[in-house]
Amino acid sequence: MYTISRIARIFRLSRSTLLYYDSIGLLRPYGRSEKGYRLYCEEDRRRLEKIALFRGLGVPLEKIGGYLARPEEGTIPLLMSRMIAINGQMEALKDQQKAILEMIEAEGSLRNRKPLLHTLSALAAKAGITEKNYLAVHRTFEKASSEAHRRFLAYLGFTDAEIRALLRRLEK
Amino acid sequence: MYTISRIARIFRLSRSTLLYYDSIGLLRPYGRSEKGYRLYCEEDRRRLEKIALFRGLGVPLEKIGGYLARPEEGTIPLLMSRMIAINGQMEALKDQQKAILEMIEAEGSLRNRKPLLHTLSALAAKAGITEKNYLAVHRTFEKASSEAHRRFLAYLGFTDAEIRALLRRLEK
DNA sequence: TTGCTCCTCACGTCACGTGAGGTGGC
DNA sequence: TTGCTCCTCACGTCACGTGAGGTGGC
Repeated sequence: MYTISRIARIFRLSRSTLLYYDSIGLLRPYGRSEKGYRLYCEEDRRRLEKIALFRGLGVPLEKIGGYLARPEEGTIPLLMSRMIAINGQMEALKDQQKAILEMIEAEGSLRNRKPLLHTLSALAAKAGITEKNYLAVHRTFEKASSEAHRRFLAYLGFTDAEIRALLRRLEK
Repeated sequence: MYTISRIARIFRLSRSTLLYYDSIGLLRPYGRSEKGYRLYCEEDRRRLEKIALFRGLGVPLEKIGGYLARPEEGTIPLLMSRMIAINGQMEALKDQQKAILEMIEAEGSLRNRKPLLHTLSALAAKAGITEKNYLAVHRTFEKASSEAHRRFLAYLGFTDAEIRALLRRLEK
């Protein structure tokens, strides 16, 4: 038997997540203690394992509930419909990425180059951006349009030498 | 001067979207008619144009509001932070895609091949999936793992000839 | 009169997060 | 007694969508 926080910790979920699953009937604990504490059994644990797995893949809770109610249908419909949804989202994100790159390019050619170096670092600090994410953005930019990327870096005030150094780091 | 539905139609937004923007103070109409109808002026229209543009790129309304309040900061911070966010989302989606493909593969090797042809078409019908999306999924699958894709198609009950025909269609 | 537009609540969505106020267990 | 865990409301998040119930304009 597990208390709510114990079983939550096993799957790295929050207590409120479990409370929510109980409230919508997705995972009702096996029973309650004398004082009303939720008690989860081994079967609950196995059920939660499946829930956490599909949740991690981005499957909506309602579909997970449907599958758990009729497991004989198998996981393929779940997985395929999630694949289709992911595809749509990726397409939308790619379109946005492209439009953003075009706007950055247009911006770069409109204004004269100003020392905007602080923009990126200020932004990074504000958003708590790690070195890793920062490089990932440059990598994306480079992949989408190497030329636009170089222009953008120059626009931010990087010197040619600095740009070459950054690009070398990206290759690793 | 535009009434709410007229200006909404110009930017292909819904009336409730405009009501919401008013309620949060992002776009307050210039004035009201005697009977209380919202009236939007040309300046409102230009403001909404910017809002709709950044919204289309996925920028949160709060950040859009911040930019409109201090346009001298320029659009670069907005665009860059959105780029970073997109990057993170794409990574997460790719991870999910990979995990799903692995699960589909595992599923395929576990069970004996059953005539599951109806799964895809039933799924497509349920989700209102168009022919285009359907092909996009196969394209993604093919790109990620051509071999897994072929196994999966065989698993669904496609014959070798049918698989070859589908793959030819994907190349177009 | 009809059909369309407008108004203001107020609640629903999705998957939780975050207190508030109070109790139980070791 | 202290620190941790548990409980039940109830409200907040994000960007709207969807009625309900009523009025105005052509």
